[in-house]
Amino acid sequence: MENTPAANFLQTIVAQDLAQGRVAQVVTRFPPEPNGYLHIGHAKSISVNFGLAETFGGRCNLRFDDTNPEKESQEFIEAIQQDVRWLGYTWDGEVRFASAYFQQLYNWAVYLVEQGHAYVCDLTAEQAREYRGTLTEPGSNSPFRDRPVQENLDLLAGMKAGDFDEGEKVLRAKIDMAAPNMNLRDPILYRIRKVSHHQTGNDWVIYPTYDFAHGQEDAIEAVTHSICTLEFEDHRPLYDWFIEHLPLTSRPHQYEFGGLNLSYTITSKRKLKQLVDEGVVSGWDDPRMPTVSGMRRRGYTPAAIRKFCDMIGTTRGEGVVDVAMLEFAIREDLNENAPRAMCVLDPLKLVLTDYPQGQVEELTVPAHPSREELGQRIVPFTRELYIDRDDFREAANKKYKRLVLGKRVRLRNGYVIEADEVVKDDQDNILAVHAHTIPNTVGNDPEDGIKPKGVIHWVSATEGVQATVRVYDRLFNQESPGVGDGDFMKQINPESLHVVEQAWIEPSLARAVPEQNFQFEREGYFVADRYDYNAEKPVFNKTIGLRDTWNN
RNA sequence: UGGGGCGUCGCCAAGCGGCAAGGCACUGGGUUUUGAUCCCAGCAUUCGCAGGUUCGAAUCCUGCCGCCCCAGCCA
Repeated sequence: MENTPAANFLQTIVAQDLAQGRVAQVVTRFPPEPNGYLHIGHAKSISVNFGLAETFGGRCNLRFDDTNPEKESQEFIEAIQQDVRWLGYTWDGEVRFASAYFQQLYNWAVYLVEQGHAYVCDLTAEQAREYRGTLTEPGSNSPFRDRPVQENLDLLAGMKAGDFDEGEKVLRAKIDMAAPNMNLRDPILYRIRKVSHHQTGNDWVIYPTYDFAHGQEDAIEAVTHSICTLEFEDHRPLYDWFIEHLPLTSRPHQYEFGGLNLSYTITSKRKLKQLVDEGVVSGWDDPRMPTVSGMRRRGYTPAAIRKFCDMIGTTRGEGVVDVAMLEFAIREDLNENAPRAMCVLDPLKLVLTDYPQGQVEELTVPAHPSREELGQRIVPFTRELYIDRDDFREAANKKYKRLVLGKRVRLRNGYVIEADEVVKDDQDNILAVHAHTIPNTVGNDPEDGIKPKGVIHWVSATEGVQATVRVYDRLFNQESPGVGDGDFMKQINPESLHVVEQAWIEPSLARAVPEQNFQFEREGYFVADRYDYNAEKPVFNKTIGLRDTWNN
């Protein structure tokens, strides 16, 4: 398919601004708050912001919007940077911090007070809520609204100096308590928080709110297009209000797009944090998490994630994207690029009674069925093998294309064999299958013209290596976890992780590198675990199964 | 019942007055030493609904209906 996707609405805006000379170069920014790990929804935002800069030859900053020290930490700052880099993006210059602008922001607050546009308010949080009115009723003015400028200046200085307790006073903009847009009802600019900040230590006891900080941060960095999600749309008039009332030299504009919702997935930092805190998953980078680091560990590739973001488009709609699209994106990438190998997850012993004991035939097989340049690998073939329990039946109908007693099957890249007898214990459990090879069938069809109906994968029981394979499934059973009736914590899929300790892998897989992706033929895509894999104890994570159109 | 948004195939999404792109999913068929990949074909006489304007409307107008966001000293 010729990929010339139509321009999305943001690209249209930027192209126009550039064409009309409104801006000389597009400058965007990705502004996470360091209070959690990045998830797939952030990946879309990253793709939108960095992508816009990339497309139009501009720049994109990485800026930590760290105005609320209580929830933030250095750990998140580091993880976020690593994730952005891993996704393949390079931010312009150094990492930025909102906290680096605290003094400037404070100076602007003083300016607003001097201009009569802001005042110190003594209302408690509860009182402020009452004065704010409701969605349908206007609010009423705070009794402190008309304090003289000098008094406000003194009080603000006192707030900064630590003269007051948390919650005792706030600085508010003087706008309009009757505004239909709640954000304009004298919004809070500064609140007192006597906690140390991960970047500024104990320099400050007052911290600016998002509304008072974000637009000005953009202006300081000369951001031209400040892109955020739909829920901030109501904040735009306030964003503009600050920019118009402050002595700024740069004029950023805010644009909103619909954030990503994914079926069977949670994209809420708060809820993801709960999964981590309550031990439902092993951490933010658990392979079942929709975090960037979780997907990385699961075996997703940056290319697949970026492709996915391109596929879903950027609009002002807020729908739910089918997780099948994400799965398509990773399968597409891995099908093209992952080397093939064989791994038996549920071993059943297969003895080739006509094959010499102790003989090892080193089969040279391609690493990829259609990409010769990916090279070859050696797979040892021996008398005793393992095949998957699911690939053998004593009897079956013609739809079953695997090994059946008295019938033939092709051992992938090896011989065609014919099953002769089944060995059982006294409980009727199948212990092993005895079979014999059809001569001269490596690379050839049987000379008698009787072709096998199917192909199954296998690993030498004597030359193969044992491995641990972690088989993952979706974390939630509900298509929209937590909506409607549901508590998302009660919709967790109990089968989301199945650890296979006794899998058998072909020897070449014991020489993999952490984070190397493979297709285990007929099973799916797997990755050598980023942390736990080593040659002595190989550990693989299942990324995603092969597409399976065989319903039975 | 205040304000701000959004409604095109099961999902995502083009389209912006000239007669419904594309992708995912799904369904047939072909190739195949992965029931994978690949290939080919099918899949909205209709654009939330109802009126109106026009030779002509998903696109313009009017009125309804539905869904989402906002009453944190979170972002």
